[in-house]
Amino acid sequence: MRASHYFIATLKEAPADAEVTSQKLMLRAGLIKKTAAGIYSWMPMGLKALRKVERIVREEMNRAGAIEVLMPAVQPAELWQESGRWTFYGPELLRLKDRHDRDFVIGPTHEEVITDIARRDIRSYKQLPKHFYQVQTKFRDEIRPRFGVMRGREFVMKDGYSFHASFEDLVREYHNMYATYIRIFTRIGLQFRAVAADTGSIGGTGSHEFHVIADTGEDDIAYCPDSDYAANVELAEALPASKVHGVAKQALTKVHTPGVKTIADLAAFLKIPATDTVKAIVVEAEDGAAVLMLLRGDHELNEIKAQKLDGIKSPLTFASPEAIAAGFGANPGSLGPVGFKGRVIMDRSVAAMSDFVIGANEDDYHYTGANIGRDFPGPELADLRNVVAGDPSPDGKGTLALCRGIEVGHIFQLRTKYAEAMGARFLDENGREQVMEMGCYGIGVSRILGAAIEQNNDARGIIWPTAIAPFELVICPVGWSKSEAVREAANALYTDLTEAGVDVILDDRNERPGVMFADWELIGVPHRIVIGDRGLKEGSAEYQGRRDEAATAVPVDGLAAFVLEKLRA
RNA sequence: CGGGGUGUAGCGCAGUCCGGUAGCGCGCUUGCUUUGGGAGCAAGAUGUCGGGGGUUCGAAUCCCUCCACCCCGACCA
Repeated sequence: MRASHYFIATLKEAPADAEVTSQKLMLRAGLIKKTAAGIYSWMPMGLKALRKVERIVREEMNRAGAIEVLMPAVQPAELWQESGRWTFYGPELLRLKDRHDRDFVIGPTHEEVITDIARRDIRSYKQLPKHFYQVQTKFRDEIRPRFGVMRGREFVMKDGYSFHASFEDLVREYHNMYATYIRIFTRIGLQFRAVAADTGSIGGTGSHEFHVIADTGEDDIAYCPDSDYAANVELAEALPASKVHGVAKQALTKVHTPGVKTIADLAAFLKIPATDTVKAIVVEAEDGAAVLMLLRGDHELNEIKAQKLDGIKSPLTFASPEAIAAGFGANPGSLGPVGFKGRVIMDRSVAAMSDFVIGANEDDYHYTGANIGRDFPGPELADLRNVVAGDPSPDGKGTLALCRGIEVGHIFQLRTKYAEAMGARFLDENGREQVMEMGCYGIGVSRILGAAIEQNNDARGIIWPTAIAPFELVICPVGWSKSEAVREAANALYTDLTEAGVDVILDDRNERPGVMFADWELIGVPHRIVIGDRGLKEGSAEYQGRRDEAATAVPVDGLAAFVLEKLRA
C-alpha cells in the first residue's frame, strides 16, 4: 500500500470526551470515528487491524472443528418470548417494531436463533455434536457506554454455540474451546489470564472468562502468583478463617456514638482498627423478611455469593428503611445481631473475632466487647465477602493477589437451559428422545483492539502486536520528491517486501521526516525502515522497531532479507 | 432514572457573568523558502454560535423549551 492512496487522518489532540488511553489513541490515530454514543465507524486503518483479529479467530475456530454461519442481527420477538428472555432481559435489549407493528429485537446474542435452527435441522444423535459460530455485529443498549470500543453499544463479537448428545461430550468441547481460546489470545499477542467465572443468570455448571490484564479493566480478578488459580472476585472463595475466636475478655458495653454512620466513622470515633468492628447489612429473604448479614468491618459484601444462599432473594435486594426500622428499631449505621429475632448469617471471618464492636440497634449507640455465643446466638456461617489481597488461595497453594482485567472471552456450559425451553431434542441410539446439551463461547473481537492498546502503548502512541497491526512495516523515505536515489531504494524495497507477502506501507506523501515519524508512531506500526540520502551515501538504511530506543544502520544490500528476518522474530 | 456539567470552524479552546453583529492555537488552501523528529514567511478559505420559541432597536450572551454529548451514582448483565 502507498500512503498517498490510503487514508491517514491523525489528530494532534484527542476529542475532549475520550477517557481512556486506548480510546484517545484510536481516535487520534484515525482508526475509529465516533458516530453516536457507544457507536463507532471503523476507518480503514482500524478495520485492517479488526480484520486481522477476525482472521486469527476464524482460523483457530475452524481448526478446532467449529463451522461458520451468519445469523440475522434483527430477530423476531417470538423466539425471545419462547426462551423467556423477552421479559427477563431488561432495557439493555433494543426492541423495535416493523411496519406491521410486529416486535423485533436487535440481537445482543444469538442463543435463541441458533437453538431454533438446531431444533429444526438436528433430529438424530448421528448429527451431533455440532458447533456453529459467527463473527457479527451485536447491539446491547448499555446504560452508560464508555471507554470507546471497550464498552460500546454496538460491537463485533465472535459467538459460537455447540450442541451435544451428552454432558460428557459438552465437557469435551468445553475443554477444546478452552485450549482454542488460549491459542487465539496467544497468537494475537495479548497478555491474558483464564479465570473461573460466575455463570450468572445464563446458568450452567462451568464457566471461564479470559481477561486481558490491564489497570483500566472493569473486572476484579483474584489470582495466585504461585499457582494457576485465577477467578473473578465475584466467584473467588474466601476460605474459612484458620483460627477459632479467642475467649471473651471484655464485657458487653453500650457506648454513645453520636453521628457515627459508617465503619470508617466508627473506627475513627473509638480509635480502633476497622478489623475490630462488625458491619451489619440487611437484605430481603425470598418471603420478604429481613435477613441480617454480618461481615468484618473492613470487608465488602459479595452480592453474587449472598444471593445464591438458600432463601435469599435473587437478585439481591437490600431491605427498605421501613423494614429495617420495624425489625431492628434503629436505622442503618447502628444495627447489630444483639436482640434481633430474625435470620442472621455471618461471614466466616467474623467467626474468628472476639471482643468486637457492633451496632446496638439503637440510633447513635454501639456495643463494644461483643462476643458470639455469649451476647447473641451463634448464627449460621457462610462465605459472604469479596476476597482481598493476602487471603489464602482456595487451591491451598499460597496467597491471593488482585488485579484488574478486561474480559475478552467467555466460555459457558449452558447445559439444557435453551434446548429445554425451546424444545431442541434428538433421538438417541435407543430411539429415545433427549434434550440437547449446549455450550456457548464468546470473544469480544472489537474489544480486543482496545484491550491490546491498553496493554501496549507509550507516550508516542500505539505499539501493535505484529499479528494485528494495521501494517507490519512502514517505509519512510526522507526527501521523496527530491532524491531519485531515495525513491529508487524505497520502491525497490517496497516491491521486494510486497512480493514476499509482507503487509507494508510506503509513505510517499512527501512529508517532512518529523511528521512521518510522529504519524507512524501514533498509529503504532511495529517496524520502520527509513531511507534517506544521508544513509544511502554509506550504502545503508535504518531500521527501528517501535519499542527500540534508537535506529540501527542496515546495509541496503540485503535490506529485504533483514526485514523478513525481523518480522519472523 | 437521580445529581452535576458541556454544546462556538475538522480538532482543542476563549468570548456568555456585564447584549452591540465572532476570535485564538492546531489543521486546511495558495505561493516562496525549507527538508533526519510534528518547519518559516506571506496571503487565504471555513461558523444555521446544538434546535425551536420568546424578550429587545439589536441575542453566542437574557428567558422558556427541546435535543445531543460527558461525568458521578443507581439500575441491569
